[in-house]
Amino acid sequence: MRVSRVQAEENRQTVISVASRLFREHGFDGIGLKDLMKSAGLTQGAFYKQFASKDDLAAQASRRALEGAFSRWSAAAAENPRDALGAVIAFYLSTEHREERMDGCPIVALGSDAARQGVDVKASFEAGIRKYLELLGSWVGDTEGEGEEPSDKTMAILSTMVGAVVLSRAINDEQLSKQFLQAAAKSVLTGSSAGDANRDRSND
Amino acid sequence: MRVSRVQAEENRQTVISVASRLFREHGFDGIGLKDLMKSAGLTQGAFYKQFASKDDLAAQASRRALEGAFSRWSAAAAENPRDALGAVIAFYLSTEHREERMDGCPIVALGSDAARQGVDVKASFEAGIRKYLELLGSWVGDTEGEGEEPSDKTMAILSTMVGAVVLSRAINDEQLSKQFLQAAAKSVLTGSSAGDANRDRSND
DNA sequence: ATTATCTATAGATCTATAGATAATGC
DNA sequence: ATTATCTATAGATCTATAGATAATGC
Repeated sequence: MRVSRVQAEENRQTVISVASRLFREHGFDGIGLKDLMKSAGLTQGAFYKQFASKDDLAAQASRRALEGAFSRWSAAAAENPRDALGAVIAFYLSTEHREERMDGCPIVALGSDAARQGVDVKASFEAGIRKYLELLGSWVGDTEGEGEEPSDKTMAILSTMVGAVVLSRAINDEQLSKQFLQAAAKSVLTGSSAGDANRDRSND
Repeated sequence: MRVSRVQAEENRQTVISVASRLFREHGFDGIGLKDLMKSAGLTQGAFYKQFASKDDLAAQASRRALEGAFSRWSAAAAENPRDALGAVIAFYLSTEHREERMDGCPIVALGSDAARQGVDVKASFEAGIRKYLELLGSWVGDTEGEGEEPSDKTMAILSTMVGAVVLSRAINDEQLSKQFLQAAAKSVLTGSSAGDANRDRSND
C-alpha cells in the first residue's frame, strides 16, 4: 500500500490540481474531502498525511488555480503580443469562459467564497491578483516602470472584467448575460488607451 | 404550539429576512436549516411547512436581499437627487460596505454562489440586477426612454462596481483593497458622463 | 524502521420526514 | 377539524482520527 516518496508527492500535486477545479465548480463548502480524494484516485484516509486541514488544501488549491489562470493570460498575450489586452479580453469576456466554471478564472468562480475564508486563502488570492495586475498594467501602458504599484486604471479594468463575468453567470437570460460580457469588453477596450490599432477581434 | 395565520406569515417573513442575511454572511452551503430557523426564533421542524426545500428558501431569500439592496440605492439617490450616481458610488465603494457582508450587496456576497444554483435563485438575481440597471441607467443618462434596454455603459458601470467590491474582499492587504474601491469610483465617475457639477463627495 | 495509503470509525452536522401537541379557525 | 410548531429521528454526509497493511528507504 505504501508508495514511493516521488509518487507521494505526485499524488499530492494531483490532489491540489483536482481540488483547484472542483472547488471552482462547487465552492469550498460544496464538495467534501471524500469526493475530492476519490477524484484524485485516492481514499479519504490519505488526506491528512498530505494536508493539515481542508482549509490548508483550500489555500493551496486557490494558489494553484490563480497560477493556472495567470498562465492562460500569459499564453493569450504571447499569441498576440501586438494586442495582448485585446487577446485576454477576447477569451475572458467570452461565453466560453462564462460556461467553464471549473477551469475559468478563480476570482469569478470563488470570489464571494474567498471573502468568507481565512487569511491563507486570501493570501493566495492576493498574490494571484497582484500578478494579474502586473500583467494588465504592462499592457494598459500607464505604469511608470517595472514592479510599480498598480495604477487605478489597471485596477478598474480588472474590476470590470471580474464583475461582468460574475454578473453574466448569476442570471438566466442568455441575451442579458452576453450583453454584460460585450459591454465590459467595449468599456475596457475603448477606455484603456492601450494604443493598438488592430482592434479586429470579435467577441465570440 | 399552534400560532395564528397572521403570526405564521410573520414568522415566514422573518425566516426569509434572516436567511437573506445569513446566506450573505456564510454562503448558501455555509449555514444549515437548524441555525437558520434558530436565528428566526423557531425550530427546524417548522421549516417544511413554510418552504418546499432549502433551495426554495435560497431563491426567496435572494429576492429579499436584492430588494433590500435596491431600496438602499433608492434611498441614497433620494437623499442626493442632484447626484444620485455619486451618492450610490459613495456608499457602494466604501470600506464600510466592504465590511458589512451580511447587509451589503447580495451580488457581491453571493455572486459566485449564485452561479452554482438553479434557475430559481438565478431568477431572483436577474430580477434584482435588472432593477439595478434601470436605476443606474436613469442616472447615467443614455437611456432613450423609460423601460428601455440597459445600455452598455450602464452594464459596464455595474460590472466595475461589483468586481471592485469582490476583489476588495478577497484579499488581506488593506491598502490594495481600498485602492480597488477608489479606482473603481474614479473610473465610474469620470467615465460616466453623468453630467453633474457637484462632485464633492469623498470616498470614505 | 519508516511511512503512504487503506479501511473503519467517532462525533458532529446536514436535509428532510414523522408523529405529537396545543392553539386557531370554523 | 385543522394546522403551525414542536421533539425526535432517519439516513446521508461532513471533517478528522485510529489502527492495519504493505511497500519504500536505509
